[in-house]
Amino acid sequence: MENAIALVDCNNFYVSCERLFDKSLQKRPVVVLSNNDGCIISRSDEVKKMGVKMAEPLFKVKSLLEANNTAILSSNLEHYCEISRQVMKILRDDIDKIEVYSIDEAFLDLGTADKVCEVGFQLKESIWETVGIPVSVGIAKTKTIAKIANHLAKTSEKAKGILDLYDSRYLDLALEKTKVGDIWGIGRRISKRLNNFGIDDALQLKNADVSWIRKEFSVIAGRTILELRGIKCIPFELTHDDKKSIAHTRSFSHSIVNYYDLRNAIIYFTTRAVERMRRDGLCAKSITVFALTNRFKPDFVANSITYESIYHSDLRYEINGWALECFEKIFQSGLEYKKAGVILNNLVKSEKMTKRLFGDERFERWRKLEQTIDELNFIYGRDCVKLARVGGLDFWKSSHIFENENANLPKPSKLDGNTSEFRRFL
DNA sequence: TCTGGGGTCCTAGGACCC
DNA sequence: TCTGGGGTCCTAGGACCC
Repeated sequence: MENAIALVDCNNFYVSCERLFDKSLQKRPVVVLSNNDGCIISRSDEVKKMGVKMAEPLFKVKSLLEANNTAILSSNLEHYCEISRQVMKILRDDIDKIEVYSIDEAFLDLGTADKVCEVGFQLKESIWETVGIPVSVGIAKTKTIAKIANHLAKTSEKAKGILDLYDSRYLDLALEKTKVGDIWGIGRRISKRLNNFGIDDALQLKNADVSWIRKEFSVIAGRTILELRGIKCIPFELTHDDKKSIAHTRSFSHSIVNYYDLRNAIIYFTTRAVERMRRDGLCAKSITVFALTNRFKPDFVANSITYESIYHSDLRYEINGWALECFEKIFQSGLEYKKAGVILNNLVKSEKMTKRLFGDERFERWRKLEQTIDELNFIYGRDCVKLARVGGLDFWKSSHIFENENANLPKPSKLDGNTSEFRRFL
């Protein structure tokens, strides 16, 4: 007998979190906004009923929301992460095999236990009573169907938040009700093309010819068909692999035209990305830098470049140097940039690699250097020291940011020794 | 002027996810 | 006027090799 897979998914997660902090939001429609307060990324049921779509730009629906007394909130990711940890802990305490899939959902391997529905119900109750977050549970033989079950559990009145499609005679009915675009792994483009072939719902896709779909679309679409037939193709992943890339990207509230403004943005993005990379003990083999104009305008320009380094590195000054070289290559004057970013690719475990490349003695010096930078960060503040990482002391001294914003700080004579240390490494 | 065939590796870009 | 951010995986096609 096949193991049953459950998908536990928090309802309107960010909104539910906000309602935990502020009870007065319980009775009001609520939306939570994206980073720049540009888009709506979480909606309460009331807002969904108004017809407001996921990722809809706020300006398009602002008057509608206000007319309905909607609470419009900026996001607070740290809080949501904390709530998420509490939810996952409850699942972990009860279930051995759990795969945390995202901040608000987890797959559970329920084994071959009968009464899987009861298990799901208990988990739902326990999360509601302990944390105060409403969740829905979908149960099936495969992850793809569990996703569908979960979606129906959320929307159907009868289901009351739990739907078991493991061995259900309603399976095909459920599939028939599901549009291809709502299937996990079938996005907007593919679903449109499927529609052109007359395939509109999940049942039709399930009965389609696998080899034809594989050839006409992709292996992923073919895999999805098998999953819909109850054949497990997407494995259960108990542990997370190390990240393969780390990105820091932002949209600008105003267009950037000036060379130095964009350059400083790239430096900042790189610093943030490298910080996270080092925190995870990883190093990068390549770096991508991109800068985009407004993608909603017809003369949209996307400039990007990937710089393949000679060897893996987690040396900050090196990576910052590459980022700037990339920037020089893609910057085009006369363009109005609306978004830019830095992506570190091909990440591997850091220490081992560096040790191998440097040898023990050099590695030890390198480690001390990095420690010194951490100390300097502490003394002078991140935003000051990040400039030193880029081009060494010369850049720091010549930087107008340093002069303007941090002029009251003492000049770090301590760094002098370290820049020459930097040079020796080069 | 004619202009192999098969294999590997790499990368940019597409598509998808939450 | 205003349009998110951080990821993963696949694939077509170019470069290169014998």
